[in-house]
Amino acid sequence: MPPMNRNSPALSSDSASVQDYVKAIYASTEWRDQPVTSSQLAVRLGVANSSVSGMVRKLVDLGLAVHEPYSAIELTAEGHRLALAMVRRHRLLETFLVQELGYAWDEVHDEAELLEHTVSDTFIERLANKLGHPERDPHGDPIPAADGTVDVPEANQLGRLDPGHTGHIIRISDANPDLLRFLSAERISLDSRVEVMGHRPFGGPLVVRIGSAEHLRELDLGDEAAAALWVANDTPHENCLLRT
Amino acid sequence: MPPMNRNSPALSSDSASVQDYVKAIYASTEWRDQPVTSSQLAVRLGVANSSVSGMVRKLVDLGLAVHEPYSAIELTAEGHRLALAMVRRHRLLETFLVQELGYAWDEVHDEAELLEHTVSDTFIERLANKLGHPERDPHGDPIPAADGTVDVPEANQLGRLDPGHTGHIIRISDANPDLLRFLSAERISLDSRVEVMGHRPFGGPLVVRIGSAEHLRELDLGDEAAAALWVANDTPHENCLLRT
DNA sequence: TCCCTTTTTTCGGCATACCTAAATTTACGA
DNA sequence: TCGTAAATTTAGGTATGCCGAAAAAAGGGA
Ligand SMILES: [Mn+2]
Ligand SMILES: [Mn+2]
Ligand SMILES: [Mn+2]
Ligand SMILES: [Mn+2]
Repeated sequence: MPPMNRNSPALSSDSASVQDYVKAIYASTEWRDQPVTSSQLAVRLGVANSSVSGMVRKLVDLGLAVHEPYSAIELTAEGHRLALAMVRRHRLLETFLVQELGYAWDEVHDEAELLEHTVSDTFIERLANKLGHPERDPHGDPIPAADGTVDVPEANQLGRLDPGHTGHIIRISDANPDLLRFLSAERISLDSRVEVMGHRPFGGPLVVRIGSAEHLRELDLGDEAAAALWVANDTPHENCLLRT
Repeated sequence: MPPMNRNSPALSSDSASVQDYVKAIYASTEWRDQPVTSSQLAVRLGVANSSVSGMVRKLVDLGLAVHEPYSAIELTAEGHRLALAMVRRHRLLETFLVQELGYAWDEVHDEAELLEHTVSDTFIERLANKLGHPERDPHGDPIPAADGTVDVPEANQLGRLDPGHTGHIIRISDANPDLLRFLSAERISLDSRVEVMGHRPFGGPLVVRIGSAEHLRELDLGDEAAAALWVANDTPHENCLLRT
């Protein structure tokens, strides 16, 4: 009989590792739609494959994940709740570090990765209050509300857009701090306007036009940079109807 | 041959447990002058005696403590440095929670006890900066400077003063949150003026006069409360010379 | 000086979360 | 369909830090 014994608090009582695994499972489907495999998790978490096997068994026992041996790993409703709670913590903490302590956006991820497991629910809610309940973190990632609702905006990786496409950057992957520093140096930031010009020949970099009006400039971006930048379409969609 | 291999960073690379043990050894002599015993440490840390024996061996191996079997435990210079670094972290974090996040002074200890192990040196120094380099925490405990210097003020427990003594409260032990709430309710806080009246007969509570001028009032304090309040003498001493 | 109580240490175990190496299962191309 | 390479799981082992029980040391009173 399964261990139906998780009384809802969701967060407390789970180890930092359990929290990180659940968060990693969630993160791997936040901007894509394929369930994550064991070895993908291992890479993301920097552990051996065998460690993932062991921990996934534990997550299943805890009622946080579902997993048929040799197949992909998914979260239960309970696991999803825990993941969103952790993501909320992480992103609020990053926002705090930037807004209140003067961190640069490439410095906050690692600090938040540890703090997210340590602060209390009270801390997080008081922090959210002080910060004015922000809706996205310094990298544009949406911050789930306390009740577990999130709105993940529609967006595509810059590298996957066709020439001619225009939009603005609504998210920048914070996976690589060096890349974030590069982007800062190039004055690319959240909400920058972009237009895709096309690739330079023979597998060359992507040429984009960044900025608007008199600050507009052209720039070559490597694959990694183009994949880290997520662009929302400028064309109106259901949330933004044109009125005559 | 002893493991002389600690390269000075002092802090990083020590586990949270090591940090807490070292801090506990330091704390037990901050306001008294007797070295701590194994079983006292066990009580303070809430672990079994055998756990202390094991960890003390490890502290000795790390060069953080000195210990002859069956005798008291003391810190090395290195251990003392680590302890002060941890105490600085703890007290800055408590100050932050009260000043920036609106915590009450009875809520901060447990949160700081965890956070102190998780935040980075960078975090602590940026926090100290934001807070304006406070010299004492919400309970009056002195905050060591980044260079490891501390000034522990001269003070006595209220319960040990003779009748007629006057002074002001410069420190309130934060060991018992319930006591802190009681003191708040009685409007006793840091810097309150006190005058010792004497004990009620037959081992009764201590009678003190609290406050100054028109807010002056008389109060009965139990032993635990009287021991938690530390009073600095009103009489001038070397740091506070009278000028004609 | 010699018990006998108290304190402290040692010993064997447990839980977590890793690892490497050896099975096992899956999936794809011949 | 078969065989092999890749992905995954299992097995066995390490490091921490905790526990209870048993052994050893200390020390105070008779
Ligand atoms: Mn984390
Ligand atoms: Mn982020
Ligand atoms: Mn602590
Ligand atoms: Mn304090």
